[in-house]
Amino acid sequence: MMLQKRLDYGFSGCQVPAMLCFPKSAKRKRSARRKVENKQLCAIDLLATVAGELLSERENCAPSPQCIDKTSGTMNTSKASVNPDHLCQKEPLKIEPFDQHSCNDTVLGLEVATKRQISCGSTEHLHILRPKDSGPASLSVKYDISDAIAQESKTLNNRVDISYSAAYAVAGRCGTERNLPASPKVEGDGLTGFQESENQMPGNGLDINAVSIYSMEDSMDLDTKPPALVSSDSSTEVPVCWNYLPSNSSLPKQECGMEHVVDRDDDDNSSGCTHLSTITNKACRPQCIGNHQVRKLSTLKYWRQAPNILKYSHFSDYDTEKKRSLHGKKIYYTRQRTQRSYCKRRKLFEHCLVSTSNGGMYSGDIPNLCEMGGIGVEAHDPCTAVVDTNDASSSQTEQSSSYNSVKLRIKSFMVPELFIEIPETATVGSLKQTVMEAVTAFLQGGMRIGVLLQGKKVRDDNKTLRQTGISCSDKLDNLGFTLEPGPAQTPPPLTNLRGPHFLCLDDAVEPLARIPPGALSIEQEATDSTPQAVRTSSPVSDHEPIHSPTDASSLDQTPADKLALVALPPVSIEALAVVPLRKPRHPEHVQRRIRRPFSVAEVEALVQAVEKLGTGRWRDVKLRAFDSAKHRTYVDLKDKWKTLVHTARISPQQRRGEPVPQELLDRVLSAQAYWSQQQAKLHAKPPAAEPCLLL
DNA sequence: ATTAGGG
DNA sequence: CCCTAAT
Repeated sequence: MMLQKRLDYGFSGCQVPAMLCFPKSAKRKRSARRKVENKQLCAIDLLATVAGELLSERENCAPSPQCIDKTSGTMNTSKASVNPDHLCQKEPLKIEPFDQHSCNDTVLGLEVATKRQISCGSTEHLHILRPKDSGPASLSVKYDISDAIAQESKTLNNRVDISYSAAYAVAGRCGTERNLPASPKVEGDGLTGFQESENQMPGNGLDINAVSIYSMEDSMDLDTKPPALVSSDSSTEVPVCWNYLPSNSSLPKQECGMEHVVDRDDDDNSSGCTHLSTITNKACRPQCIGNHQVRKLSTLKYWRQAPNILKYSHFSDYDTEKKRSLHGKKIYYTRQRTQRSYCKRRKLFEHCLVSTSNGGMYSGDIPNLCEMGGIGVEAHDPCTAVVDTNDASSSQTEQSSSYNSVKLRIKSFMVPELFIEIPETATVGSLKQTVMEAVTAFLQGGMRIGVLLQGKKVRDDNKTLRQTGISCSDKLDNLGFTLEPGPAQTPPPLTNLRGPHFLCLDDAVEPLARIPPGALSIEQEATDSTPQAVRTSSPVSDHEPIHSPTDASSLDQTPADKLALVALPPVSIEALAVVPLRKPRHPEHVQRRIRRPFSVAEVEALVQAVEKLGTGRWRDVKLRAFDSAKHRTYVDLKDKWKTLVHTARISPQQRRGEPVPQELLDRVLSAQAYWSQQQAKLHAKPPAAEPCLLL
């Protein structure tokens, strides 16, 4: 009666286009910036263009391909000079815009880190660090990206098609695309990130392109150490600062728009701005973004992304801002966590330092990223693959005397199936919002990547590509990548792959992905390995996303979350470091569970069970009514009952959240009274047969 | 592992 | 929801 008729939408997997990120330069390192500027421009322009395009397609944001560096006030000129056509895929954006914070580049001293976000769905930010002189990006870039992805990936239950767009795209633009040498990283531990996943989901479904969803998991893992770059060369130790920290105060106000890529150093609140679209400080802020979720996400992201900041005093402001932005009702997922974690994080951030080995410097320029809209994975004949001679870290080279590069192009990631329940009367906008929330929640726990070879999941992370067969061009055609929610676990440290130069941060594993509150539920495709992923019709059934078992079990492994920072020898041109931006987590500080408000249906089930069983048998209540809802513990039920009783006793005006039908509240009071009385009786007398209320 | 309560 | 204490 009180339940509205709902529509269930299920879409399995979303195609997520790769997104580009704008480079952002550090304010404090102007000189450094200058050095890289030239190179950056190219990339930036391209990126800006792309981004602008993507943005332009988004409903609420007027894209402006430029960002301004607030801090420095300098502009990275990025007039969108690049032809958008080169972008990989401009697919219609069907869902929400990605958050502006997504793209940032940081230039530190000599090092520039270019962050590139790979598709929204992935939620991951990858940092690509290149030696300043490395020249045009090349295959190595791609390789690094893939590598990074692989590293981070665990088992994905869903298939993801990945295309490395950004880097690639830029390269193409620059005309260097094909010329770049590939870095040799193929053998040995080199590719560790592959895991098999058994089933894949069909890729059909809703296309959520360019949705930017970030895992909220929290960036909060404060515990974890911030990512650090280490370079072999001790000569230079540079603290890494990601400029994301938003601080309001210092940000200049700019107009949205239009002209530059933002480079703010410390302050950007938003980030880097990112979204081309907007951009004033204000613009960058959450307000600009249409939905709460997005805002929230963005905020979180910042935190996450701004792992290492040494001298930023903006925290307080930022924090405030963050809270403000998160204040909305709908932002329940992480708010608490965020607030709570704040201090810890801050600490962590402060500690992060990056040292470059070799004293190398990395320029953040993204020299040549060019991505064409290739579809799927592009396989290249190994024989023709370029072996990067430059790159070489001797060790790597030695190990695999003959490395053949594997070129991969990931067009998009397939995200897991989502199930959404929404009233028929809901608006399209709310549907979008719901999807956004679902995706957000879905990603909250982090993302992992799975590799599919000819439809089969490649589980052994330790196998080399060669061993796996991925190096074979014919097989590459059938190579796919999947994204799956859940703690990103990292396979063996990248260190092995990259050699000494490569460092991984030690992060704790992220908590499992949680499901969004409300009626929203996300499920991954069930696989044999993931039995949990079963959908139930019961209101209380657990729609929680399932984590791939494999991953979950291997917590001890290096979490994918760990940020892998790679310091490349300045000299090694090809080496690119791809660093997924994730916040590290410490095991001890466990992420707070996502808030998942009880739906009316759940309340109904709870009330019914309590009426029958009483108020002191929460375990039984759980078993009886919420057995399939794994995310509802008996403690949760007990707590919910407590709140229901409270809710029933207060005036309707004081109630918050989804209104609970009065009828149910009346039953709550009735049952509460009844069982309280029974309990009193029991205390007075020896236990007798248990009475049952109503029934 | 549960239950009860405070936070 | 979390955390604790007491079972």
